[in-house]
Parts: sequence; structure tokens; C-alpha cells
Amino acid sequence: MENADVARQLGEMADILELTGGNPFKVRAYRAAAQVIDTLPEPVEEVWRRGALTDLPSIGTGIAEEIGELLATGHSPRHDELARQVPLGVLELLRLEGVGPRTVEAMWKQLGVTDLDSLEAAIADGSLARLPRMGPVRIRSIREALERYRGRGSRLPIHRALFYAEGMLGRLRKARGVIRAEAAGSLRRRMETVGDIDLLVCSEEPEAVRRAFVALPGVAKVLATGETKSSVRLEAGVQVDLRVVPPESWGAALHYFTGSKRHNVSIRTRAVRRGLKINEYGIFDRHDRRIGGEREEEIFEAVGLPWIPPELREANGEIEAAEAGRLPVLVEEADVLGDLHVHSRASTDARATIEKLALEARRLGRSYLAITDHSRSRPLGLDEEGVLRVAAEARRIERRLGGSPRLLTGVEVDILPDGSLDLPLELLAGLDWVVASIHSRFHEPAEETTARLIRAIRSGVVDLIGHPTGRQIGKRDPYPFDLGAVLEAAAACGVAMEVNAMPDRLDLNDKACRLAREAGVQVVIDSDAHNESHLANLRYGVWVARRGWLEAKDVRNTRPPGELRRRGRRTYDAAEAAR
DNA sequence: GCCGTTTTCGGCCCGACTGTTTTCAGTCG
Repeated sequence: MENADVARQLGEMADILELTGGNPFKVRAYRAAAQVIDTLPEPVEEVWRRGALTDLPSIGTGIAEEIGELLATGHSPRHDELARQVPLGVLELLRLEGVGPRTVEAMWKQLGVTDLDSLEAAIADGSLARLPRMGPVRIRSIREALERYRGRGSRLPIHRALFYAEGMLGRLRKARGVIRAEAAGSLRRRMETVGDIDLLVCSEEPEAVRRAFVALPGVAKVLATGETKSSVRLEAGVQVDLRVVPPESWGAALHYFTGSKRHNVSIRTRAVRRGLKINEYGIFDRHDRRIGGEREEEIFEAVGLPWIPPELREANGEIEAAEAGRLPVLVEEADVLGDLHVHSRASTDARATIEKLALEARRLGRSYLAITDHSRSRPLGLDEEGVLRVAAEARRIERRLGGSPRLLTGVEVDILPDGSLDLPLELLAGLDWVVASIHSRFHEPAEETTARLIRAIRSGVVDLIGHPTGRQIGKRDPYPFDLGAVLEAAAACGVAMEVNAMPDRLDLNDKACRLAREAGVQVVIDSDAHNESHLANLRYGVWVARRGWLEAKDVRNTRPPGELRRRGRRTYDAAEAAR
């Protein structure tokens, strides 16, 4: 049972308790536990095996027992008992925007609405209007929420969210009365996908800002608009929330709206213990006198902590690390010197010439580039001769450009189903840089894929495992395999793991980065560029690495070209070569 | 149900906005 399954069951228990009028603090406890499990950077099963569940925040003896039952037997009696009290479809009604537990409870108990279909019927036949406080505006908004839910796409990938956010911020910064404007929320924490976009504006003229905001191009509908808070939906379907605060509250508001919720609760609880109150308007002493809040740093200072980078604010140990003076110095884009996974038009799915790629890399300030086209098992991929031809061309272009950037010869070689590589080891051993990736047979049993990856790692000619989990966000789940075992092999062989910065891959993800670091495995943040514009995507990979607590020393391509290789220099397993 | 430098009981973050009300419940973040 995966972390996500355990988290979902705990979340369902919270929903059911809430619908049946359970203790609201108990509801919150289950919800907090679900969140902890969902964002846990290792399999919950491992924590359970070593008997450490109650060491996790928000997991006490009761919920630890639930989780134990779930992992041991696949279901928990407590969950099943709760589930009998509420029809399954009722829980789904809670997913509708603007529909909460009290509304669902009333629809269910008073009207017999048990799922999306019967809600639709209750709207159509007018019976929904019989509920208290249910006027025509609410009914319309519920109907629209229902339609959106049915036709909804997944969460917005970060690069698209950023595109909208930067466009709006650019205009807001020029609007009357705007002193500062920044993105907050999950976007500022650089999550891989965001549910909505949170913008924060500093101004003494909230009314002018509000008017500018709702008039921004692309706004399809104004959902709410008040003195300090407004929400709109863009034509693209994404919701954007705006908060306007005065300068003296800027730092407090930026912290508050950056979240995460659990991080904020921890900070506030620390503040309460010190006799302080922290809200989005500032820091207040026990006489309600403002003692700070203009700068975000003051929030942390008030609770005795150094400033914590937004990417770490997930209540996953950052507060404890800050307290102990052990916050990581997170890797930055400027630390990354080169890109080690790039395709030229020698790959059938890529377009750019090596020269174009090199010039763009130089413009972006990269000092080296590995040309790693696909090998022969991909359609029209390179055979031995092709690899050598591309390598020779790379050397020629490097000379023509005066050695800036350095061009490393390489290949992205396929890991075949049995774990062997689809080019001769002698050839691979002679290249500057070898990426090995799985591009086929994603549905093998976990043991086989694990063995497949480990055999490639042990080949002695591989520098980097490309997109190690194979997932594509919103499209393809990771193939099943034992990441821990693969990391262990990679650590032993000095092979790096990729953080593929393609925004639909981001593979490894943040949690896996943290595991890699703990396993002593370096990552390489690279673009997997298929045209020159992709080279700029590196920043998305850097954000993933930062969310995974990685420092520059954990990222191999923060090193100059001469220090990239860790595998035995030009050595490889002779037995493998003979196969 | 969780948690603890006000601890094993008694708290648990809290303010903004909307729609439906004529004072506020519900939802959201």
C-alpha cells in the first residue's frame, strides 16, 4: 500500500467524521495525519516496520494503529465502520468548490442526495432550494461547480502557473498605488503543480488595486471581491486569489500566504508559546501592540528562527532544522554550471543543431553541454557509427566556438528489458558522458524493473540514470520499482540520478531527491532539451532539488567538466562486455 | 485524535467574504 493510499483513507475518515458531526478537532487530527503521510519522503511502510510511526508529527498511538492495520491487512476496521455510515458518493460532493460539510450533510440527510448525479437531479427538480440559506445564487454556483468538477483537468503545472502569474504581476506592478507585488502560496513554494495562484500586493490604496486586478486581461469571472481580498477565474480555468496589505504588514502577509498551512500553524504555535500573536497583519505582543511584520524575516526572528526558504516550508522538519542551525544552503540555478542531457536533431524527436544548442547554452551562461542523443532501440536512434559521427561533430563545433561552451560527447542509451545497454560497452566507455534511461516496458513487476536499473548502474560505463521513475505528470505514473535499492546501488557505483527539468517530468521529484541525498547519491539537474528553448527549463529542476533539500554539493553538475565522472575512469565490467 | 519550556488535561490559528439573512452560518485559505 502506497503513502497516497494510506493518506486517502485517513482523509476519508476525516471527511466522514466531519459529515457525521464528529469532534472537529478529531477531524483536524485525521486530516493533519493524512497530510503528513502524503508528503512523507519515504514509504510509510518502512517507518511502520521500524516502529517509528508515532515519531512522525501528528501521528499518535491511535492513528499509528490505524495505519498499522491498513499496511498489515489492506484495510482498517475503523475506516470500514465509518464508511458504512456514509454513501461513498457523498464524500465526492465535498470536492465541489464552495460546498462544505454542512451543505453536503443537509443535502444528504434532508434531500437524500448521495452522489453527483442525485445532486444534479435535486438542482433540476428544484428540491435543492428547500434547504435553509439556499438561494438562487448559491444554487447556480453549485451547478457551475458541478460542471467544472466533471470537466476538470488536473492541477496546473508550475510552468503554466508561473506564466499566468508573471503576466499578472507585471501589469499589477505598473498599476496605481502598487508598491510591491509577488506570488505567494504553492507557487512561491515551487510545488510541481499548483491548485490556484495566490498573489500578494503591497499598497495603501486597496480599492485601486482591486479595480486593476479584476480588470486584468484574461479574467473570465470575478468570484469574490472585497476591500483586501479578491478572487477571479481566468479564461484558462485557473483561480487567482489576490490579497492587498499595507506596507507594515507585507512581511507577515507574505509569510502567511506562502504557507504551507502546517508550517504556518507550527510557527504560530511557537509564537503563542512566546506570548506573541502572529497573523497576516503582523506580530503582536500580549497587549496586542504591533511589534513587527514589515519584513518576512521578522516573523522568523520573533519565534527565534533563521529565515526558512519557501521551498522548505512544508512542515517536514524545516523548523527543527532551523532551530538546530542545520538548514541546508539550497542549490541555486547559478550554481549549475552545465547541462548534461541534451538532444540534437540526430534524435528523431528533436530539432536543433548542435551549434544552435551550444550558442543558446552560451547565452544562458552554461559552461558545458553534453550532447546525448537517443540510441538505436528508439526509432531511427543512433547506432555505433551514428554516435561516433555526432561525437565528431560536437568536437568540431566546440573548436569552432572557441571551447565555450565545452561540448561533451555522449549518448542517452536505452536500458533494455534485461538491464543491458543497447550499445557496446567499449563504445560507451570511450564517451565523455553516458545517460542511461528506460523507454519501454513500463509495466513489468517491480522486482524486474529494479534489477533492470541496478544492472545498468553496475555496468561501469553509465554516469547518470535518466528520468529514473519514468513518470509524466498528469499522464503516466512512475513505473513500479524499489527506489531505495536502486539508490543504494547508485551510491556504491558513483552513478548519479537525474532531476529531469522538463516540466511534465520533474523526475526525480522532490521527495526522491531527499532520499537520494540521504542515500549519498548525487543528482544531475538537466534539461533533456529537445530544442534550444528547452535549455532554459533548468530552473524547474533546480526548484525540485531545492524542495528536496539539496545543496550545491549534492548536485554533480555544479562541478567543472573535469570533476563530473565518478565511475571508474574508462573501466567497465569485462564480464558484462563479453555478454 | 494529537500534543506538551503554562503536560497527562484541556486546549487545538483565525480573519475575509458571500449569500442569505436582519445578525450570521458556511466556506475558504
